[in-house]
Amino acid sequence: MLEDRRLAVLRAIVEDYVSTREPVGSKALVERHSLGVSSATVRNDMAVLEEEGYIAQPHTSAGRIPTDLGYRAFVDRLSGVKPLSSAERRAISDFLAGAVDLDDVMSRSVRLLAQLTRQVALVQYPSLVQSTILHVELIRLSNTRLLLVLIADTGRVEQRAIDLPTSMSEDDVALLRARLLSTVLGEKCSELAGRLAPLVDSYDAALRPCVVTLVASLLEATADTVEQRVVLGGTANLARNRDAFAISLEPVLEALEEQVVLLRLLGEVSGDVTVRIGHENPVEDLQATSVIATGYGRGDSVVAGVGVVGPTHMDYPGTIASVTAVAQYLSRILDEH
Amino acid sequence: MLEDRRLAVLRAIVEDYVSTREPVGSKALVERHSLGVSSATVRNDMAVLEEEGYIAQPHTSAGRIPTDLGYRAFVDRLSGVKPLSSAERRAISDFLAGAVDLDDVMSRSVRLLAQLTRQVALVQYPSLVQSTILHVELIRLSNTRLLLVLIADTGRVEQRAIDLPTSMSEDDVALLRARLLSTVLGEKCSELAGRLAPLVDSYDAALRPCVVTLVASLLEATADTVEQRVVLGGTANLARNRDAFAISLEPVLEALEEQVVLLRLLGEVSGDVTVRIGHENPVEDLQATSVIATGYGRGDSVVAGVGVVGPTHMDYPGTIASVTAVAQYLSRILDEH
DNA sequence: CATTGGCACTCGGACAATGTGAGTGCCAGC
DNA sequence: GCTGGCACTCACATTGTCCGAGTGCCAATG
Repeated sequence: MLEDRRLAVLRAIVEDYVSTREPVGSKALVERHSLGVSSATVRNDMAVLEEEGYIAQPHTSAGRIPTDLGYRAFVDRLSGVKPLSSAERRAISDFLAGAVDLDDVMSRSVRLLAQLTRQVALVQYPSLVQSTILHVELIRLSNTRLLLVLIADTGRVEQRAIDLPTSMSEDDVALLRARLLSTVLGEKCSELAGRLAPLVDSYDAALRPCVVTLVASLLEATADTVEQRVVLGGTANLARNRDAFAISLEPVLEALEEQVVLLRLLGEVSGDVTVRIGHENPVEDLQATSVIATGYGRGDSVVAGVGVVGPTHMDYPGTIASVTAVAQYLSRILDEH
Repeated sequence: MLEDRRLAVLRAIVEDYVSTREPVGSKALVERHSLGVSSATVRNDMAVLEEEGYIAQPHTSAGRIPTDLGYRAFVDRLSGVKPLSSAERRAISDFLAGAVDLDDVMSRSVRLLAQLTRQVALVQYPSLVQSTILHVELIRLSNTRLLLVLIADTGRVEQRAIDLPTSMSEDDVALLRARLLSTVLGEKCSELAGRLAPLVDSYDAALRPCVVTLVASLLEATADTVEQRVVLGGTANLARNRDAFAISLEPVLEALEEQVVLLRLLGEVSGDVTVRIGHENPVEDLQATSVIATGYGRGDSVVAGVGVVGPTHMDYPGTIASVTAVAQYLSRILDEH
């Protein structure tokens, strides 16, 4: 009971602070929320909450603001998920339906999510490792140069130019192409290494170096350290909240330009929504931000992540709802594929 | 002679202001540059320069800062191009040489240019319209669904999923693929419309709707309004100069997220370097910035643009040198292709 | 006649002093 | 355990003062 009220106070503080971005005091709190107790009581509760580390004062004689721990409690125990309006759902659906190819889907998603949440949005391309191969094309650019094009069932298309150690004739290439196709078609990318070994072995000394080079390139293109791509959008939204990143948003922008960092943020997504608040964040330069991420995919398997990065004082219920919704629609699009 | 000295004063003002970012006064000027005259004389010159609109005072009793017109005069008449150090040239060459495909070249270039200039860098993908077709692939995803993949000699690969009006058999697709290939191989993308018309006509009523759909999709993919892509990097560099965009860099970031805007910035590049200073800029939200752009391509034809966006008080000679150098190396890479 | 030193003047910004008020902690009474 | 009351604290806004960098103008100079 008493515990309940204290949590209600915490919730009120978080909500007020998120909407006003100013430290909230006991008096303002009882005015804006019908807590049914006086400001003095709230003050006592606040003292306890501060003791327990959920809230803090920027300085004496100021109101309280939630700590990372406070937001964590809010997210875990106090907030529901704010459902999207049907107009919003409609907008998402319409907007994504107009995409002409995977690149388009990705860039539309990221813009959409940035706009919905008014934050920085991240969308990861479907992982190749999780995909199966729909087609492989080998194009002869010159005697000693091939272009390898790889098409996955998720819509991803990868390309690599390959410099051959010895020259290959049109016929050599055509044959290799056919054999390659029959070997890898419909295979999971993660299985490729095993599948391709016999192919290499079946070649005699003359062409073998070429085949080795080709296979190496193919494996490299599907290696999971290389093939991951994340697109990002809505960085302008960082600037709007610039007071939030009081000192500078430069390190934040800098961090967000690193693919490696983005991958870490989306790296461990699952079907559920992951919320990382402030210092919970693995990336040092982003410890003043919160990251909300989830996975999407066809059926049950998660093939990539999607999420947003924003100030810790964000609208968690709303943002979680938007991220979830976009992930859902992305999954649907992949399924229809 | 007298005119000469006045220009020397202007140059000194620009250089000092660019390096210190503080209004520069007559006294500081004679101290830091050996102009051979007293501060009083410089003051007189400054009064004239202000009269003519090259410099301005933020407020009375402050030093002078260059106006857009002042920078313009500086760029046109006063500054040489600062040659890159050989270490820098080496770095560019090495860095770009490591790229494995076109996407990689683009993203490396943009990072490189951002780092060299410490500003926001833009690199445009080689225009399809200017390219010739190296290969076309048609992949049957289902009875009524094809994947079209287009490979250009510049290394660009475009893809489109196509929903057919009626179903097509494996054989139909194989035949169409072969005919399509022989029709468009080695053609300029700009010539496609004319080339494809007879192909459509040669089909009878049964498959014609499918072919029409396919051709429409192909033409749409190569239409110059759609196919243009610009990648951007180094936005963190904006934040470092944040005082420059005194009010807010939000509109700037927002503008830079629009592909349309980026295309306008790089739209009219030629072999020469284009410098747009402040209000000379066509994009309203970028009128506090300067844009330096140039083109790159294979041989003489310019196939795309590359450039940077930064505060008006940038190091013009150095930036121009970097942009030029990166464009040169990009051209070289395309040529080697 | 361009250049110069001198001088009065302006005004932004830094600094100190002051007042205000939101917010707190604590306590005695219900 | 809640409440009203009260003394206390401190960030912040306001005001006033001062300083100096920088200016424009002018009379003197070679």
